[in-house]
Amino acid sequence: MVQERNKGAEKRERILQSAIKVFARKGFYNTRVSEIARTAGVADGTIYLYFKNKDDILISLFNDRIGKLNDEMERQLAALDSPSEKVKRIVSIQLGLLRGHKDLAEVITINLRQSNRFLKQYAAPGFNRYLDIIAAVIQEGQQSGDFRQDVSPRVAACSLFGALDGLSLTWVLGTRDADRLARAGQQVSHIFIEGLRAPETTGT
Amino acid sequence: MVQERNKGAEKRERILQSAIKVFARKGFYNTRVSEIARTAGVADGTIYLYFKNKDDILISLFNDRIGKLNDEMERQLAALDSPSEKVKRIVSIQLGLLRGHKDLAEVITINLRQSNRFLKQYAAPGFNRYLDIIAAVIQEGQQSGDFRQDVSPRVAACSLFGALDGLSLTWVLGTRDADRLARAGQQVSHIFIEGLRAPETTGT
Amino acid sequence: MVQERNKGAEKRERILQSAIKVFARKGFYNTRVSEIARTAGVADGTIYLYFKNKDDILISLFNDRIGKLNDEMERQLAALDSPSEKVKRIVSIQLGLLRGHKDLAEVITINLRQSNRFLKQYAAPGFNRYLDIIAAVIQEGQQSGDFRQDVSPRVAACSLFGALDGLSLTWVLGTRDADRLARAGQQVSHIFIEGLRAPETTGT
Amino acid sequence: MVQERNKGAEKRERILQSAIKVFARKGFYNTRVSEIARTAGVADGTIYLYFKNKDDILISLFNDRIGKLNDEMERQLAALDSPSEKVKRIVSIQLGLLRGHKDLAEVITINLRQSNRFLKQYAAPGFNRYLDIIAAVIQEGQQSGDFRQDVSPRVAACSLFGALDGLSLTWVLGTRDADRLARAGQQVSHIFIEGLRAPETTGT
DNA sequence: TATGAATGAGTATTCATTCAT
DNA sequence: CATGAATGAATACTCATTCAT
Repeated sequence: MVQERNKGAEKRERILQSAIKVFARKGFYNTRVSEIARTAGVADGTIYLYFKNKDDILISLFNDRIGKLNDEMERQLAALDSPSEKVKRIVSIQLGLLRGHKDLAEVITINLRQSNRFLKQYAAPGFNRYLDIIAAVIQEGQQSGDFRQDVSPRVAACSLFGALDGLSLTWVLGTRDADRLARAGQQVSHIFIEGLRAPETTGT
Repeated sequence: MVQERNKGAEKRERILQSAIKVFARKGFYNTRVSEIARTAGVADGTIYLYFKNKDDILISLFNDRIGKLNDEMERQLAALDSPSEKVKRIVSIQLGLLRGHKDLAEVITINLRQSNRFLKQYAAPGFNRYLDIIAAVIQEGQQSGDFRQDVSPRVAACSLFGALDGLSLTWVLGTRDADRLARAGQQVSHIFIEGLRAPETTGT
Repeated sequence: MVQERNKGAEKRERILQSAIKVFARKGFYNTRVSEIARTAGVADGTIYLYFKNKDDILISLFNDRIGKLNDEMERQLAALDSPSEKVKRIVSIQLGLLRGHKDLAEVITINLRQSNRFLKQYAAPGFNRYLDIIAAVIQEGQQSGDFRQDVSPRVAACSLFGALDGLSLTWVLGTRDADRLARAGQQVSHIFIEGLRAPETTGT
Repeated sequence: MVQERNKGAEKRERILQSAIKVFARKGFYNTRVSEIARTAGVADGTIYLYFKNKDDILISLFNDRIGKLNDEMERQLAALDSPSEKVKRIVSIQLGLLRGHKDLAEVITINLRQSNRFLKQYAAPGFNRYLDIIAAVIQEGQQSGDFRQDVSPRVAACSLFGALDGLSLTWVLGTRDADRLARAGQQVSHIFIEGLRAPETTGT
């Protein structure tokens, strides 16, 4: 029975993998459910045993993956001490998605923004947790005196996420050179760490 | 005859305005051409006297508006001297879009990313010019000694655009409080200006 | 004023000529009224000053031309004496259409058969007069003793018309070699003249 | 499984039957795909499981039926000896179509000539085989000395087909009296057999 | 669970026709 | 008479979803 459940989970996973691949290539609205099915090696109808409808595939996909990403992010950040190290790690993880999971990154960067209904209703929770994790790092840095106090952690988090997303976007549209992306990441880390650094409290 | 030409242009403009409104509300793929027509007060067929097809509406809309935005941006930046003032102005113009042209901003932030084909093939030129304008400001700052040299102007430009786009995204999804957005803008300006500032070359 | 009326008639004629050309190339249903207008060098709306609608163009065209053809046929046949000479002339006139008025012939052979409604309601009168002219020749030959009596003139007329139409069809679809068509015509004349010849009434 | 395959074929056949009926009544261009579907008792979309598009229905229909007709023709002619008997059989089979398969005959006689593109590209092969079968009979008659040699078998075939098609056309447009058609057929047979008869080689 | 044939609602686009100029 | 911009009805075809097997 465990085996059977695994079997089902494995099929669900195969469908998600195929969906990522096809969504990345064609975009959500230009993707046919039958193509996901064909790519996954299942019948059209089988999709509907695992997902409510086509929208649900995108939503499940996003929530599933962002969840794993958030978990991984928290795990890695917990192992680091300095706020600037944590910022660097955030940068490398978010940009690293593009290397290891190019299709997934493309789906998240591009396809997820189909409509704000989509974003608001379904993607918001996972996305907010992502931003919260980053904001927590900023806040921690503020409390430790590393980062200046006059910047809202949330604003900093959105900006950092956005800056990396902007880089991802131009990278996806452009050269797709991995080294170039890594260097860009270092520069962004630098901008934010310096930009957030608490002024030298001279005296006392 | 001038009047007649104006009439045609005015009708085209009305269609674009309506498209912005409806795209913003429903998203590109959930927008019916007939709804754009109804909103513009023209017949369905009339749309096709001014645009090749539905895609062409979105493309024309983006290129038309980004062109005007770029022009305005260049005009305003030319009137400023200090690089940091220019960065602040970039921030206020990009975020200002959300106030004055909420629907347009929503279309650009959300709807344009329908497929990377869309982005790559049609939106890239106008978008690149936008990034070039920002990059030029950064470079200028580097030459004047205000900004550090070890950051690629292009990377900085993408990051700044992205940071503001990230703010826009969360703002659109969230409270939509104008003051809050203005304050966030100031903080981002601060992060980037400080983050880009050339280190004090103390002494000689 | 006569000039003006001529002007109008001339424009109507130009539209008909253009219609023949475009119908022949594209077929009735694949022809756009606007293309006829463009070919004729008039505005779309002008067409409707001379014809009730698109159907009316085809109907007018057919009736106008078949009328002229019938007139010409009668004129030429009247100048001949022997029934077999007349049959030969019918053959050469009908097939001659393909040489001198290729497009017109194509429209009549192919496009006119769009629907039997078309044929029954509008084309029938002119077509029937055409068949009547041929039938009259047969009957005349029967009365003169040249042709056998046991064939209905009408049936012979339909068959002769059809035989030539069949030749036209394969010719239009095939080589389009003019000489070959002329030789074929002679053979058809022969078949019909011999096939219709009254048996030698030997003796008495 | 055989049953399942039959089921599919049976549905395809039902669609073709309905198409014949509706095409005959309304003409190809005035036929709605949805009406074919309704007549066949299937959903609109089902049509597209069996045919590429509307054109493909007409093409398939013609090729399917002309193929069967050609087969039947060859079978029956093989059982006959004398060339004139064979000519008579050709006549009765072609005209017989109008009795047994009135709608089909109407589609072939009238609707198929929508455009020469249609005819040339798709209908030509089946139509040519039909003409070849007739031409072979003529040639056989020439070799046996029954028919004169100075008529091209192909020309005779086109003419015979055309004569019968002409009869069909006027019959479809007119009285539709079956007996009258049968008598007309006998007369056409007569014309062609006599018209093709080899001259009496008197002497020796 | 899995299938895939069948469904039928849904829509971009065309084009004959009109009518204000 | 002539124009051609505007109209809006009309329709082939697609594709997410269902359900009998």
